Amino acid sequence: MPTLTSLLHDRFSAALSQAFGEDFARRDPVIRSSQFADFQANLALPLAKELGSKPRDIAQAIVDHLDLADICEPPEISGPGFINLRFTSDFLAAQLAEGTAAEAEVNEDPQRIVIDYSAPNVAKEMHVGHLRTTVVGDALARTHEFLGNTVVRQNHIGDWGTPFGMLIEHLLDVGVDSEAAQEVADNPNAFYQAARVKFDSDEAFATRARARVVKLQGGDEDTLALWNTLFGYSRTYFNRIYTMLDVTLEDKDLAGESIYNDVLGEVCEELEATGLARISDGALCVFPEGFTGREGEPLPLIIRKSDGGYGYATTDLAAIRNRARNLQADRVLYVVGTPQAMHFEMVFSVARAAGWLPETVSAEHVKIGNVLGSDGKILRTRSGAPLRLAELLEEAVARAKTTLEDSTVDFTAEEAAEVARIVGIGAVKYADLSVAHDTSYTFDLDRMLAPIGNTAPYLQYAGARIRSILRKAGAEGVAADAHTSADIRLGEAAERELALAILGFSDVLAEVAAGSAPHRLCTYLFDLAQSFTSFYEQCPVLIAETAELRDSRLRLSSIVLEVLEAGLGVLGIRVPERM
RNA sequence: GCCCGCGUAGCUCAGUGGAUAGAGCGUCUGCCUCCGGAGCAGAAGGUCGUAGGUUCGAAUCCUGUCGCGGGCACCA
Repeated sequence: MPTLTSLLHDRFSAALSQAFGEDFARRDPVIRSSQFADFQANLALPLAKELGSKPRDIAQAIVDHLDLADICEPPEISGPGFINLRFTSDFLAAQLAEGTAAEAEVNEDPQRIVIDYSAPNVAKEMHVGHLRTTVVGDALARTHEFLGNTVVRQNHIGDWGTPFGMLIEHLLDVGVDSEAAQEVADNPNAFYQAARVKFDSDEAFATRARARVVKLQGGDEDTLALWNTLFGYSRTYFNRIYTMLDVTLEDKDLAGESIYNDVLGEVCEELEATGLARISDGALCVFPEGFTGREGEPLPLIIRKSDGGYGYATTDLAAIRNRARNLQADRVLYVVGTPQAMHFEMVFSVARAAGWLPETVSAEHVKIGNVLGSDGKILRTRSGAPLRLAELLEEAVARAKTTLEDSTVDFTAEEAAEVARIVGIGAVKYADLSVAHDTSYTFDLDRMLAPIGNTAPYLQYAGARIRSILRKAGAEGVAADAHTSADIRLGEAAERELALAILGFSDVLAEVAAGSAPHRLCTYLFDLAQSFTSFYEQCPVLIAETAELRDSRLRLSSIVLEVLEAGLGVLGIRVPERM
């Protein structure tokens, strides 16, 4: 179904062209929801200067040409020239009756969206730093798919480079099939730390490790086999975390640094051939315009180190080239930490200069802010180590289980465990998603799991409660779903508010996709849930005065449930049957 | 030193150049013979860091300044 704002835009375009001529038809009027009306259009003031007449006269001229009688009450002009719009209840009811409130608008121009997110390192622990990129990236992927775009997930894992010399040598030392090695699939920290300690303290080991890197990059078969062993263990580990997190990443999405190994030389040659790259202090560098370093000197993007090795800049250039050229991206989203902002600006700039990133393809850094502890510093354990993600998730589920003990529902042990998982994980994900992705936020399990406030449990509870009502209706033999033929009546203010909230869904989804801003969807869903509980408080459903009213309200309730589930689903959060 | 970001209610955070800056938590006041009170209705709480500027209009744009965070050549 068309979004409410796109509907209004069309009507305004027509009115503008009638009132002021064709040139004004494509003016993008600012139309937004407002405390003074359902929607408010503000175009009289911006046009006043251009047309040389008074804002209120312009507003009046627009209103005179507006054809909204079928959907709105007569528009009112207020303030310096705002046009206030209020939909008729009949229109809102008719829109709801279409039964497509929880669906996206038909996508006439689907795009290919490449999303780079999660990116953990092989043989290394995933910590809270990986949480937000994984959760936000996954929400964006689901959102775009929901909207009918094609999504290509790219898990740019750290599976190549200098650490692998040390890791492979350590693997040989402990034994390929040893318990210590297999621990990489479960709790990789110990393995990585042990390798690190040896590398830092044992000169002979360090020498072996460096030699091993050369072998790896040279494609030595035995070395590749060992590398593959580590990779396999890690894949098991990643998948365990992804399953626990209920994230859509699969093996086919793995596109680590290693896959670009073969083309790194070519990338450098091409940049050198086009004159973009030159040798500086022994390293092959590109100096994109507008970047300066400590002393004001041009800042390089080093694409080949003075020792002949390649760094992550080269890999990222190879990746962006691949994403535009082979993956056919219209948009590439890099869901990566804020500290890398300059790096990506440089990579994008070089890729454009090299012609690898056409003007028609956008590359966007979806900056992910830090997760902070209650002390305002980056979240760490008491001993100062980064917090293990697995541990944190287990803790969230355990606490969710405790809060579920207050539930009025009699769960079996099995149900309780399942619901605790849905609620605990949902709470953590929602907390990550509900603040703007580029600001840092304070991690607080108690707040995330609170049954009140803008939290997953509050929304899940609202959903579970609607299900309970619908179950009860079903038990009484009353048809109760979003697609019954029951007339929708919006007589009460709370019903009208709820209808309006429901119909805002597709507008919000478009905003989320355009601005890579899942937190807007969170705000929306919270608002929807509040509108529902308010409605529920004021409007008896099952015990409504008449059967017609009951059926209308049941249908309204089930539409809310559909939207709630669709919205939370797009965020990667499930609604339990009961809680 | 230079560059980027941030500074909004006691706390955590929204806020797309537009009217009287909004939520949630916490605090306070009401509401349980009523479909799930894990709720609802309401109140108090703000010189939007600060000083200027642009604009009919600024939390939003520009400049200075203070504070915090991040980045700045072979780690990723």
